[in-house]
Amino acid sequence: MASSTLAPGAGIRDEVATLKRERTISAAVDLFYERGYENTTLDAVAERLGVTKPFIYAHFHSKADLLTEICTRGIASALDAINSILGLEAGPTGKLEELGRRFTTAVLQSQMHIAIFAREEKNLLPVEFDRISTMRRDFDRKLVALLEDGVAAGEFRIPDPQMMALAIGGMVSWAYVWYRPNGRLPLPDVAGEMSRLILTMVGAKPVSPTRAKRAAPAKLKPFGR
Amino acid sequence: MASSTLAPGAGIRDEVATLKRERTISAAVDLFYERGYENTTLDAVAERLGVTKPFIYAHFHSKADLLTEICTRGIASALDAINSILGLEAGPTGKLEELGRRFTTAVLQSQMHIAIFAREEKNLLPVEFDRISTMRRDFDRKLVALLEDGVAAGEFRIPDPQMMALAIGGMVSWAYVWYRPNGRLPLPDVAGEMSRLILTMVGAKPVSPTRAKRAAPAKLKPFGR
DNA sequence: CCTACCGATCGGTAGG
DNA sequence: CCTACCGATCGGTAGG
Repeated sequence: MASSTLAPGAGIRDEVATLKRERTISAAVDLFYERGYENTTLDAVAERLGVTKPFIYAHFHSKADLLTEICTRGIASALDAINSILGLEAGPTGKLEELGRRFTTAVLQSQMHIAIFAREEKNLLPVEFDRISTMRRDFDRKLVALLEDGVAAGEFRIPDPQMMALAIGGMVSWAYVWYRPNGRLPLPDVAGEMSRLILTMVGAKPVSPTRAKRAAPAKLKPFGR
Repeated sequence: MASSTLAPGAGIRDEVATLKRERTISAAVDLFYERGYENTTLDAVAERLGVTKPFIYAHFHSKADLLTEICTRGIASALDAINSILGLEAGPTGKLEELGRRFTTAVLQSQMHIAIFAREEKNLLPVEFDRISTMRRDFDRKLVALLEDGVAAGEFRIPDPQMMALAIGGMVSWAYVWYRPNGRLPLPDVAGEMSRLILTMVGAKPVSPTRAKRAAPAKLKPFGR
């Protein structure tokens, strides 16, 4: 029952273990992102932490285990985004608008994790790859459902919701390729523009609550964090 | 002057050399795509060809050289698509519609090459990576120019053409992730739908030649090949 | 273009 | 959790 993640009332021992795991993952993310998984030795990860390789093996079963953790966090952030909007007090248009913003934000905030997953999936154990693929499909299924809701409510015009979900998902996911944290476009601008584009793609009227069952507020709460 | 690609009047010697190169690349594409670059040994590539490793070294300098050739062909196919529409007898809307179709077709026909490039760029030599990145930027620049033409002609409504180009490029490029050659959606349908979506995104009227300088035909010639 | 081999790299672990 | 090491893998090539 002694978990390795932040548990309420966890002793110092657990907090230290968690800290060590987090620092290790963080160093691995930087190096895997920069050089690629196969071109990064565990000795290099350890060196960046100022320790030696057995330190890592005290907290992870294998190199692939580290990769699994990184990739899982990447898609989990996107999945959290869609789960978080499902319960909003808004119609399909309001939900989709907010999803566009949160999904894009998740991708950009987890840019390195997403990139590593996209590039290194062949280095995951088959079991883990399958588990993560299921999460991805879960995301797609929920997005398709939201699009179909919007069609049923008369708010969206979409010939093929399945394909629309893939188009939207791709447009946003691909941002991990070109986004630069200190580039020309600030993260919130990208997120806002993606949101706007998505509404255009599905044929929704951006602002006015058309004929939503509950009136969708023009601005939802400003993305607290 | 004796090139290793198909030259007119090339002797049997050159044709054989070309054939061997092509077969080698093809085997490498299959294996790199399926297992990943680092998880594929040159012995495995040779085995698939029914030869041994030195056969490969007679035609390529190194394993990375093979990868370079594959990645180059991947983006070259996308670059060809945009170059091929620039000279069309059509206004911005007609050109963009046809680009959507040809670009998507190129991505899907070169699906494995594109996937390998996206995943394995860290395994390219820096020089080659830079050269290929330049090709990619060339594509983006030309797409931005086309979008700006459309804005200037009053056919498109685009707040930020640069970002629009990235959004369009991402939506289409990402298709390498989900497209399956014998899946539910036939390639021409995907290409047509992407084309339609792109026109919607830029705010163009899909069919009628609005106020294009030259009237854009509703259907351009059906994609001869 | 094959046989045979080298040489370096690196994930993982024994022992303490 | 460090020191020290093993064992396997594999790109590349010498020699013919």
